[in-house]
Amino acid sequence: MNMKDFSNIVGLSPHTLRYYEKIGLLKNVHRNTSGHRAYTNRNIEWVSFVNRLKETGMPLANIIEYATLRELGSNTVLERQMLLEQHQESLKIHIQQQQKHLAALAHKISQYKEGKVS
Amino acid sequence: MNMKDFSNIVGLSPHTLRYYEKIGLLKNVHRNTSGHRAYTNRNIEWVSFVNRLKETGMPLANIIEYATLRELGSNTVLERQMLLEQHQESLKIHIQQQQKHLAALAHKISQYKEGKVS
DNA sequence: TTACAAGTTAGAGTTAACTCTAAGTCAACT
DNA sequence: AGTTGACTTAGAGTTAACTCTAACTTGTAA
Repeated sequence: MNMKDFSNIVGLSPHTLRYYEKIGLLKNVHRNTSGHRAYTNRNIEWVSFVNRLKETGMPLANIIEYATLRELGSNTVLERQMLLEQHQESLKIHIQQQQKHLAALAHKISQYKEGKVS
Repeated sequence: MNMKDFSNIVGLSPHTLRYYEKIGLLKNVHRNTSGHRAYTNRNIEWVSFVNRLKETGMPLANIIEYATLRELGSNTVLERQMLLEQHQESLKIHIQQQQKHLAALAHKISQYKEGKVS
């Protein structure tokens, strides 16, 4: 699959995709005979997972760490699992925080509705 | 209240607090006779609210917009309420998204636990 | 009164994550 | 065969939100 199609599927610009490759977030991208990138389904899966981690607030540096472990093979499985479990924990905490913020915001809005704010 | 105490209470560095003033996020900060800032309880309340908006992902530019409306007085009350209601909506959507991500992450972790990942 | 901690300003530097530019090569269609 | 659009690289520029520096003034405790 060429750059344009891949870009559309994963929702990242060609610029961003080349940048991700440069910083080591996207490895082993194949090339066709003319030197253009040829993406595979595995690339789609990986970038989709990267997008998920990104959207849950994981910095690219940490995602690169996970990517690097993944590349090192099956004896990093436990380390990767632990990394994800830690992230799961902080995501749970984040959601709880956001729910608190939502409640406080709802309270503030109710004060506006009752005309208690000037 | 002087800079140091205020900084400790609101959890922002003196640098950041001066920066917030410069960009119009923190207005009407009083000065004592020697030109040092003298913060009030109202400043604490405001910065606490700013922190909440920040933590729910509102960009400083939008918070400044709200701050500016607030300064314009009571005929901007409705506009402020609408601004907060919009933010409330996007916060709800954000939380839902995060919960989806959490479920997907839990699924991935369970695959690790079942030894289905190499 | 002498340290030294804390305050002040304008403006420069940093970090993360892109985003774009220039200058060129390659592919697909008419 | 020519045009148009997509691809390549290295490297520069951008944006948000700080964070720090330099040079100086003020406040406080011994």
